[in-house]
Amino acid sequence: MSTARGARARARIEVTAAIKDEARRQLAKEGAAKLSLRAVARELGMVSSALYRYFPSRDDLLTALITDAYDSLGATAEAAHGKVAADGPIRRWAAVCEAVRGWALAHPHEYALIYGSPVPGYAAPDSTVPAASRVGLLLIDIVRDAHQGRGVALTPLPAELEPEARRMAEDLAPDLPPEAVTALVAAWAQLFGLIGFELFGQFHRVVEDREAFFRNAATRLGHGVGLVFPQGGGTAGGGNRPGS
Amino acid sequence: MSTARGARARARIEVTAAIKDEARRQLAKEGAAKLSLRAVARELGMVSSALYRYFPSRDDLLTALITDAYDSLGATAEAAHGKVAADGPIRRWAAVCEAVRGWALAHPHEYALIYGSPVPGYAAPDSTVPAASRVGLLLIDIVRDAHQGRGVALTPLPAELEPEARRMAEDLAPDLPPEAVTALVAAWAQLFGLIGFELFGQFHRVVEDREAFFRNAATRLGHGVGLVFPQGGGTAGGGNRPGS
DNA sequence: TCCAAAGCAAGAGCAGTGCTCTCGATTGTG
DNA sequence: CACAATCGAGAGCACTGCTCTTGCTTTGGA
Repeated sequence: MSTARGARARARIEVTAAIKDEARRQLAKEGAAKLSLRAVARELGMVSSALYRYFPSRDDLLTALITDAYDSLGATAEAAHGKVAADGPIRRWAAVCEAVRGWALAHPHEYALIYGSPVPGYAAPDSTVPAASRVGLLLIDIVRDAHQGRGVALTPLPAELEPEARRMAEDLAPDLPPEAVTALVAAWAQLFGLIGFELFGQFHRVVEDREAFFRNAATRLGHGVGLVFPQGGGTAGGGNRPGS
Repeated sequence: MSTARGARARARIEVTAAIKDEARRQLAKEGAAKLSLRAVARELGMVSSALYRYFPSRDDLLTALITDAYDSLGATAEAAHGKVAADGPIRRWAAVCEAVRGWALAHPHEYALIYGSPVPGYAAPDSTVPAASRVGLLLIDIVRDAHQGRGVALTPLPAELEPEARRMAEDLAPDLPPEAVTALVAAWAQLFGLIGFELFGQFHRVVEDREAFFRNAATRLGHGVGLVFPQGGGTAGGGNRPGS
């Protein structure tokens, strides 16, 4: 059903893709604030008004780019995870974190679009939720696998947070202990804090070797959600060989 | 020397302040993207070109607002810290974190201006550095005080990070152990990750009781940099009474 | 096969933007 | 007092998002 029946429908999805491509190109070059519908149309050899047949407004174009960016990031993270799926949880956790950072460094403006300040009056429609959740779900899976084997000791929750923690666990991962879910959500936000600070220049003249710094911070983040050290497996863990 | 000698100079700083005030008002209402020089001028009863006598460009106006925002945040954090200066390190740490979050919630658009995606081709001039550093310096002070008394055990650094950690410690706090400084910088970034996620809607349908969630996450962040529990002081800690 | 309906690109036009330049008027200083 | 610096006002340029109307082309049903 998704195969276009007529030539017209086919042309429509092609033009739509071309518009998004050109918009993405301008986005990467100048940033979201300077993304101009007219410039996109000009570059595509059409007139600005024609573009409104495909996107009812500039914000709708941005929404499409946002969804695509979430999906691109999610796919990158999932692919990176797939390559180390046989390793231990911290290794997988670190791999996902580094993949997210790598994608952010490679697509700074798209990253800013989805994790930076939201556009003026714009509220992301619910249609972006599935794409936006992919990285989070991946992290949940990793933590779930780690807790599957044996229970991991986490610092207990304060009483004031217990109901909320129970609720979050119910929503996100009913098979995980509430303190693990709470720590996970926090680590998830903190991960993007690290990346955002690096990307948005807050580490200027503060952190130089950002690669090493991030690797360490991300690993510590993993420890914070209960993932254990590679060599801590007891059985002379397979996976302790130095990576390239 | 800062007192204006002539009436003209006095008028100048007054008009400059009025422009920033009105700009801040529009910023709070519509966000940075919709901040219009013309609208500011209109509201002030002058013509747009007159405004260029005070700010050479829109970006310069934004820069002024950015510096002011950093200072406002820094002052808020310092004031909050001053009120609990006699308490233990984690309490002071948590107080600063919550003050930062409170300021962010009260001034979301200004927060987005300084910690959100940077504007297009804009690079913050070095003049913003001192104002931008205030919160970070405050956190360093707290950690320094905590480590002053007794050394606190932190997880050792991996070899690859050791030179960078040493360098950072040299730059930021030569009297602190490198692993503490590294953890502190990470926690600093992670703190703003928590706040940014809450503010920019990433916690939508995920975290409900954000107050409690943040308090717990911020406290755990403090533990991560070596700050100990209030009741862990041994001497039946003064400061364990439930705060209002 | 024919024809109305729908989809489409183009152009003109509106209201708004940042910014520049010029022109008088005001103001402070030698 | 006179000169120079400063300031506000206005016109104007190039640009933006967006709307509306005008024709042309494709499509799908009778």
